[in-house]
Amino acid sequence: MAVLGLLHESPMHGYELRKRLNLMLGWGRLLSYGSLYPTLKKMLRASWITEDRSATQGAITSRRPRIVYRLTETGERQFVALMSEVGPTAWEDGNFDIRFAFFGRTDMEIRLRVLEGRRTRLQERLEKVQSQLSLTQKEMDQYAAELQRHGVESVEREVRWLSDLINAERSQQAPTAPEPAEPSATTKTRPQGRNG
Amino acid sequence: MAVLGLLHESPMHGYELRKRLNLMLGWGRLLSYGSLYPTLKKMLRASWITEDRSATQGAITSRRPRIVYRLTETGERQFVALMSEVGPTAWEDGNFDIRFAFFGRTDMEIRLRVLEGRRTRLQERLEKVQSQLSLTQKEMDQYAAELQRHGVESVEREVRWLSDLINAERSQQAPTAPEPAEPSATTKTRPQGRNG
DNA sequence: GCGTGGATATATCGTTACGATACGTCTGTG
DNA sequence: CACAGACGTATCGTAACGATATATCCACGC
Repeated sequence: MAVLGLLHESPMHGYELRKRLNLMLGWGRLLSYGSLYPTLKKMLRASWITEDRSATQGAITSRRPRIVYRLTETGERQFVALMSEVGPTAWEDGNFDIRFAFFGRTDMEIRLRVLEGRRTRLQERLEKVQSQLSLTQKEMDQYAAELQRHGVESVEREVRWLSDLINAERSQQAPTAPEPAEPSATTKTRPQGRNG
Repeated sequence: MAVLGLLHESPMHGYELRKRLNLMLGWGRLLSYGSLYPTLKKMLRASWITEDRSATQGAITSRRPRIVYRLTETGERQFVALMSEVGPTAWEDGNFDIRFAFFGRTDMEIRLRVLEGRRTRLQERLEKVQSQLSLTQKEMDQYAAELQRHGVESVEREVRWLSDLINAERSQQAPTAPEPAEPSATTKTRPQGRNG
């Protein structure tokens, strides 16, 4: 999905795919060559993308050979299909981030459902841990307990973040009018995009 | 290391090892059987642990067969050696948590070095991203940018957490005054280990 | 005395994905 | 011109995951 999403923006070669991905998700998960190239091969075989070895985009300079990958129509349909899936695959730990990064190409209805699914998932986890917490803390030493506490706090913060995002989406949903040119929309609650 | 650490507390069978580990680290990383049992086999071969199939600890009741794993002296030495290692293996993403959870069995000097190493690691990452941030945010859409922002915020929070812990360790180490160690030096610094 | 469901418990299998690295090219710097 | 370091494609060995097979124990209602 990550590869499809990036190629959906524009054609690109492998090395750049990796760079873009790694600064997109940055901390923690990173896409290694050991998964990138096999993935590209699979997608080629499935005709979701095409290879382009000429790269004559610029003009001259006999640039060193690089393979530019481009999304086919099949691939584009795949991407759209993947992005409209709601379900565990959308909000599990390893998937949510990349899904969120491409929210710009999804309907708001889908966005809301994914955000809420993710939030519910985290809340379930919180409940589960907090029910065990009283039992376990007695036989845990100080450091293990502190690790627990910090973990819970992080997840709680994550839940609040999701709630803010959900509210922002909802308040956007209500006014279904084309945006007037007036600057009266000062305190609008859009997802604090750095409206650059 | 996680397995050694738990068996260091008390002998245990596989299923319980897994349970303990998963509520210790809980969110995110969890130990699957597919890595637990091969690991136990490897440790058996290396004589770090022994199998005990009788489990006659209680008394009667012909409990169903369960294999209790017990640390050997070799294994204990291994654990101590692992815990006194400082270096990237101690503060990388996947290792730090488990390392921290067993801080109770480590010298404060080691603890401080691991905490500081971890903090430095995160700060490096922050700098790297923030240097790219001005460049990248212009061509990122709103959601990708928000993901970045949230990521940075989380790491900053993590750094503050580490700093607090470091200060706590330091204030334990140096009571600001060169107070003569008049009372018995026994049973001090340990932060109230389990069961005290 | 029987069946059902769920927790306990050990173990393996197929696949994915990672980390390291090989191999080559281009670009800037002293 | 030499050299270091970024760029770029690609594979290999292995660690770890998720799913599942197998089996026992126990509480429950009936």
